[in-house]
Amino acid sequence: MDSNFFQSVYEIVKLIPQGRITTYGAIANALGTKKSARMVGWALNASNAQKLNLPAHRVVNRNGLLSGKHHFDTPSTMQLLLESEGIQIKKHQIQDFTKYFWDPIKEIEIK
DNA sequence: TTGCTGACCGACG
DNA sequence: CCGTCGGCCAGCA
Repeated sequence: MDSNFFQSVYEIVKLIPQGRITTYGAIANALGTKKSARMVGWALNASNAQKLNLPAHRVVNRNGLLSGKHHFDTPSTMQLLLESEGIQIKKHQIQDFTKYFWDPIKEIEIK
């Protein structure tokens, strides 16, 4: 709420286009605090609890691995959502990760 | 108030 | 190549 950090994370995640993905580190970097990538995940966890309409499934770690899948309603939810958007997933890992990668720092400018 | 943990990342040995 | 550690910020006992 009062934490701009969380709100900034939410705004960026909302802006992730369908069929694209980004990483925790990229979001943190866009916020200017790339070392706080952990907080990005923490923010998403909080957002999940708050039932906000955030495409958290489009956020993965820098390996393209669905590290956050276990935090969804079901571990398979994340993969199914991504696959429904045209993203290929193999062993909980995004294929052509760099091709689908959407860098917020290139699309957004945080004041 | 202090301390530990966490959907991460990068550096170091 | 692999394990370990530090850093960042917020929430909770």
